[in-house]
Amino acid sequence: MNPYIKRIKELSKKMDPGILAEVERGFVEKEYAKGSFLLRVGQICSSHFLIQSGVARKFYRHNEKEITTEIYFHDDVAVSLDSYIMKRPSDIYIEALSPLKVMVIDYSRFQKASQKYPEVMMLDKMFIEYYAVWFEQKLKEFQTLDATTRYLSMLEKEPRIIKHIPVTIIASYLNISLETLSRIRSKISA
Amino acid sequence: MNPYIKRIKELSKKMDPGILAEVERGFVEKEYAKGSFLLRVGQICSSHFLIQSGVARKFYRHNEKEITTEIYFHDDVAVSLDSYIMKRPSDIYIEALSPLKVMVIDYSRFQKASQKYPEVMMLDKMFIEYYAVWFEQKLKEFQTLDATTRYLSMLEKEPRIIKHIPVTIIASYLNISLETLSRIRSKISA
DNA sequence: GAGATTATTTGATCTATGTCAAATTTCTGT
DNA sequence: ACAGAAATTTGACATAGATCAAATAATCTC
Repeated sequence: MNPYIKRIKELSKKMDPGILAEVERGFVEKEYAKGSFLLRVGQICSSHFLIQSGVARKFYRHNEKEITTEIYFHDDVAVSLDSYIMKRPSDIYIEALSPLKVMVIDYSRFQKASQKYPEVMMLDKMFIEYYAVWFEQKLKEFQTLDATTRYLSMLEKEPRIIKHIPVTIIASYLNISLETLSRIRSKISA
Repeated sequence: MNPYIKRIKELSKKMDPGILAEVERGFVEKEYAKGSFLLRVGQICSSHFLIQSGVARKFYRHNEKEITTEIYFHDDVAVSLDSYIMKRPSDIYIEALSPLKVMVIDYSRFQKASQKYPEVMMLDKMFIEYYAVWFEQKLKEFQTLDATTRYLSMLEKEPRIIKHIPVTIIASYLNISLETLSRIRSKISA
C-alpha cells in the first residue's frame, strides 16, 4: 500500500489549506488494544483506518480457518473495500495485532467533501486505483508462484512482516499450511 | 463486470446531455478481426474498450503458457488497469476471440472531461471501485475453492463462458490444467 | 469428403503441498 | 526461575492436481 499512500499524502499537502482543514475535520484519532477489532464480520464498513502506529491485519474465516489477506503497518490504510463500496455487511475482520493508533476517516464526511471538491475525489480515486492494481498483482502471484517463491517474494517486498507477525498468520497470508511454511524456512536458512 | 457497468450506464443517461456529448466525442467505434490484439505486451494502455459485440480476453504469458485472467462479452470493459493507471508498459495482452466491435474510450480526453465535470470523475471512480471489489472476490475464490468448485462457480456466475470459449482458455482462466478440466467435466456430466 | 490439423479425452505416473501426530522450542504469568 | 501454555519444527503419510504420452474426436482445407 505504502508508496501510493505517500504520493497521495504529498498531493494532499499541495491542496488548498481550507479544503484540507475541512476534510480533516472528519478525522478522529482512536486507539485499539491488541486483539481488538476495528471491524467485524456483519458490520458495514463506513470508515478508512489510516494506521499511525502498531500492526493490524484483515482476515476472514473459512472452514474453521482464518485466512489473512492483508497486513498493515504505519501509513497503510485498512478498509473492507467490498463492504465500504457495496454498502453491505462485511465478510472480513480487521484486527489489531498490537496496541494500535489509527486515524479514523469517516466515510460520509469524506464523501461530502469529495462531492464538493474534485481534488478530494481525485485522491479518493487514486487510492482505489492503487488498491485495484495491487490486487491484480497479488492474484498473479498466486497463479504463477509456488509456495517457496511466494515466501521469498514476501520477504523482499514486505520485509516488515517477517519481523513482527507470528508464523501462523504469515502462513495463512501466503495461503500455505503452517507446516509447509516451517519447512520452507528451515530449507532456506540451511 | 456487467451489473456495475449497467449502473454506470444508467447514471450516465441522467447526466447533463451537453457533458455527455462532450465525453462521447472521445468515443470511437472500432472493429477487430478474430485473433487480433487490442493491446499487446509493452504498449501503454491509454484507452478503455467497451465491448459492443463479440468476445475477447485478457491474458499474459508465463513459462510458455498463456494464462487468461478475464473474458469479455457485450457491455464489459477491457483495459490493462496496471498499465493504464501506472502509465507503464502493459504486461498483458487483450485479444479478440471472435470478430469484435468495440467502443474505444480515449484516456486523455476522458480525463480532461473528468477534471472539468465531477460527475464524470464519479463514474470513472465507480468503475474502478467495482473492478477492485471484483478482484478481491476472485482472489478469495482462488484461496478457498478447489478446481471443481471453481469450475462450478464459473458455470453459475459466468455461464456465457462455457458456450463460447475453447476449453484450453477456460482451463487457464481457472488456473488448472487442460487435462484436469476435462476430467472435471466428464465427472460432472456423468 | 479425405486427409490434415487441432482440440479433447483418457491413462499412467509424479510432485508439491496438505493433514495428522508427536516432539521440541519459546513464551507467559506468577 | 519454573510450570504450563502456545508456537514451531519434524516425521510419516495422503491427495489434488500436474505432467507426459497416447488415443479419439472435432474442425478445417482444398
